[in-house]
Amino acid sequence: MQRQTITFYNITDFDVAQTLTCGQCFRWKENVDDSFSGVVNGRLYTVRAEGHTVTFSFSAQGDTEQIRDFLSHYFDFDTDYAEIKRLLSRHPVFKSAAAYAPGIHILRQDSWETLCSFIISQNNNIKRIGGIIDRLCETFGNLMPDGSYEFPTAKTLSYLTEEDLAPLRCGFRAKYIIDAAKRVVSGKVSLDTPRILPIEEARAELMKIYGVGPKVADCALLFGFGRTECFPKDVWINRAVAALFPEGLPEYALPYAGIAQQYLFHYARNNPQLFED
DNA sequence: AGCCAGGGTCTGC
DNA sequence: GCAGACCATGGC
Repeated sequence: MQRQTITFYNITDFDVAQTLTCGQCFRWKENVDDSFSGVVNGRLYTVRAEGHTVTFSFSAQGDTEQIRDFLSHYFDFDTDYAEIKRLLSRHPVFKSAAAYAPGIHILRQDSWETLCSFIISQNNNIKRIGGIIDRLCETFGNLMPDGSYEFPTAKTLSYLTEEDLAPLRCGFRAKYIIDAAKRVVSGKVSLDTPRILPIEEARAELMKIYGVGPKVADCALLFGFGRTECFPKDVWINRAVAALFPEGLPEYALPYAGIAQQYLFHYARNNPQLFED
């Protein structure tokens, strides 16, 4: 099949590898030539960056302008990360953390996929999460013309039983996935209102799901619902906050707490010796 | 080999 | 409200 490319110029404060390996997404894989390939929005894309130029390639099909808009939105190219880093850098810890991975963007991912992915993430490691999600897509997702598999819809998963999910080898999380799918399909949990509700109500909406607690809800809200004020607390972040922010986060950082959290998470996970004991 | 992983639920104080 | 057991599986 013929291939097509879309190029963005003058993209600063963005690094493909930092953005796609910082633990916020699970379907992008690094290729041998430093590019990344992943399935998003029903298409397999390959992305590579040279300097401030970012190029996407994919099988030719669909409206180019529409795809361009989607990619720009997904990678959050319109947000001024330089300004956010300047703001956060008033605190020396954020200054160091942001300098460690200055090219991280918070992806604007699909809400259902993100919710489901972070249900799978609980008490799990990033490598295995990716494997389970790959099997989930290959087993229950639609096969696209370019050979990739879409993330399965909530409707598809709502018809399944725990036994049906056995090939995923996702353990105790199977019943959580099914509960989430059923509640979303029935409308008992909305995937629209968490974008606009006051943040505590948005969390409560997602926590109606069996197996969704504060951490999974916050990750879903931050990475899948555009709520950058969320500050998901996992074991790494708890370690880092205890050591570096014993008095809590500074007030001015709160609107961008989620972005600050991503810098910190990446920093802590790659420098574990800083937080031992 | 054994501890740990981008946690949550359930039970018992 | 809070601590502790328990949950499946596999990465390292």
